[in-house]
Amino acid sequence: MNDNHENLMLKEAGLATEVGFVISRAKTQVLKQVDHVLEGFGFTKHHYAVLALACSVEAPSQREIATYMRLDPSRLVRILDELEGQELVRRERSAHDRRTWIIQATDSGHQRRTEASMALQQLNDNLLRHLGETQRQLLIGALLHLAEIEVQVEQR
Amino acid sequence: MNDNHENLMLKEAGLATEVGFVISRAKTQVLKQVDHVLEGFGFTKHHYAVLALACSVEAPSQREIATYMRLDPSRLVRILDELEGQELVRRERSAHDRRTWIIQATDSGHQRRTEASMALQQLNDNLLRHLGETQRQLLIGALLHLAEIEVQVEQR
DNA sequence: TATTGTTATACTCTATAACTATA
DNA sequence: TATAGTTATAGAGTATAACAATA
Repeated sequence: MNDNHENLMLKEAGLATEVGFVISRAKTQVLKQVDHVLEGFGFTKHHYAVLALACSVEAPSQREIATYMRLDPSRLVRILDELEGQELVRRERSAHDRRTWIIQATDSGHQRRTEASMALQQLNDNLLRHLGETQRQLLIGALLHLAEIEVQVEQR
Repeated sequence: MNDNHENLMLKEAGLATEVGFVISRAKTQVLKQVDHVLEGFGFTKHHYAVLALACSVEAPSQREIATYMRLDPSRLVRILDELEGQELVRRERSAHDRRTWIIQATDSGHQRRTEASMALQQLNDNLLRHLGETQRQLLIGALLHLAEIEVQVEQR
């Protein structure tokens, strides 16, 4: 197929070794598949990430979710409205500060999150199927580093 | 720092091992730096990639550039107008088909591309400084695979 | 005075439709 | 009829400004 010619052009132009170009296109391709998987659950990637955070033991406020997701607080409003409309999360007034809403996943929220999470895990496995376990960890580790997310990794 | 709490939340929510989430944020952070570097040359990432393709030995048509870059042909028009305005590329009528323009980099186009390319290479080295040579190749290879760009493999 | 959540609005990026000139 | 390039426009995604309630 003609794909090969295209790829040779990208290589010849030096773009195939440029991190910015390669990570951009990889992100586009991966997100296409993520979007497709989450569509099956009536989610966008934003809905999913917000729901995942709402499922945390330490339920976050809207402000915290917006910060964690680098999302403008005003954008979060509609996302939460939609999740709340499906009764997947609840807004609950903070006991300490009556300006802030604490976002809690409902039971069905937890359930839907688990289902979506398993589907995404399957996609992950498929995307990385050509890599060994060590290589997977290296890839994720390198991406986390580029993303400036440094989590204390305790592997054993 | 509070960053640590944020990162722990992302990990706790399972997002720190989700390829889609991690690659999205990595892309955002990397592109911020790429944009900043290219700004110094009066470029956007699109200008740079188009110029790089125009520098290829086999000068591409607009249609080809649009295809290679997954860019709508209508968007390419302005990008080329701007590059041509700076006399970095020229539109030349194809000898075979008078509908198509062949995009050729000018001498100063080649020069500016080389300069920008070196600056990006430096950024690449800095971004990947914590990785050994083998690990770098694995990372780039994995990203190319996710990007569905298979260059080094010629199977038949 | 500053902050949380909200609404309305503006801006940017991208996709779509229609046009011209060639094939 | 179909295609390359162009223009104008519409849409999605995102950012900005102003507001009410609370601190």
